[in-house]
Amino acid sequence: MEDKENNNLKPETTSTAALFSDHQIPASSSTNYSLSSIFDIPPCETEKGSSLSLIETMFASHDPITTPSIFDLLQPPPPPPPLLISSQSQVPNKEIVNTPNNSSSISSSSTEAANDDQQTTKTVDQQADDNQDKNKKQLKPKKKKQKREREPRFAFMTKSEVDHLDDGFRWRKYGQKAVKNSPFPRSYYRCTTATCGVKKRVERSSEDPSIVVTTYEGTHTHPCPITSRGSIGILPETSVYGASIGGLGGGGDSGGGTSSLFFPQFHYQVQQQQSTYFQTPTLPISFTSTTSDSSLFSNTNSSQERIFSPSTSSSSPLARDHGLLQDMVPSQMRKDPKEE
DNA sequence: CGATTTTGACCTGCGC
DNA sequence: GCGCAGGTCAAAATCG
Repeated sequence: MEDKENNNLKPETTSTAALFSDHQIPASSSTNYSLSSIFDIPPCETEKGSSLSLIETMFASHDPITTPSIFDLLQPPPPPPPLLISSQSQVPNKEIVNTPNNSSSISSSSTEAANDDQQTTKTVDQQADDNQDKNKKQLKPKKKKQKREREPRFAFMTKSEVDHLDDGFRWRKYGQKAVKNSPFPRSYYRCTTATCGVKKRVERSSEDPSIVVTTYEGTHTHPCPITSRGSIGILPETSVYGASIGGLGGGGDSGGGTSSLFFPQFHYQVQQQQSTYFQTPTLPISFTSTTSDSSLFSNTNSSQERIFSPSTSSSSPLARDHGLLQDMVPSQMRKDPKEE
């Protein structure tokens, strides 16, 4: 039938752009960030010799009010601590993930606790889900009315020929749905680890079939398994700001060795010319577009969405083939080790 | 034979 | 209230 996913895990070219995240970047903190710390990305040492191909990264805040973009990080931090996310911004889009609207428990104020609970005890949400599961398995009585609370999500775009990128974790597909206005279906995956409820959605952009939009939801509660393909796992917590990054922050001071936040680590070779990826206006990925058929992109109604385009800020970081996110970030954003 | 994928049905939330 | 679309379930099929 659909020959779409026959090319699993054998990417030829891959470049990645972070679309958005639930992470509430602590803009009030130091402006010295590295992307790896912002997103808990371990300073990936990829398979020796080959550089990581997380080359193209872009951050588009979907709620500029609450979630500072990379650009914000480059600016002097605003006076008040933005960690509190109470923006009631009128975003009607339910896909808006970094808008912890009233119903969401993702608000930074509860993040740490939530993540703690996630690793130690079940959150209310999880318990509710359990109940729901049981209910469904039995007679499918009406689900609890309890509003389902979303896990923090993080999405990014990857220019790849494969849909399901190997990020080091093992995933099990549990569903596939046709996406409205898109010829490509959306696939739903769950982490196969029993205690881990992380999900991810994978879909191709209808605008540019070569672009895969991956949305992660939740946080892994276990170290990354090394896959058979030799992918490196998510290393244990290395973040500096991990505890304070809203949403996924994980763990707060729970310390622990578990990665409170995951970020896919791609280990594919990237096109040499990827830097044009964000520069070429003809590319249909219109992050700034206010209209899009993709819900992932539709959260731009504010039109204030800002884009982090490494290629425009400096040609050198991207030009280098380091492949590490850190290399893409202006040095001023990097965490000063001395500040540890 | 266990793990994974496929796929239709079902559930839920939201807009009209 | 209804319909639509997204998300999930779970049985069957497929794979290794």
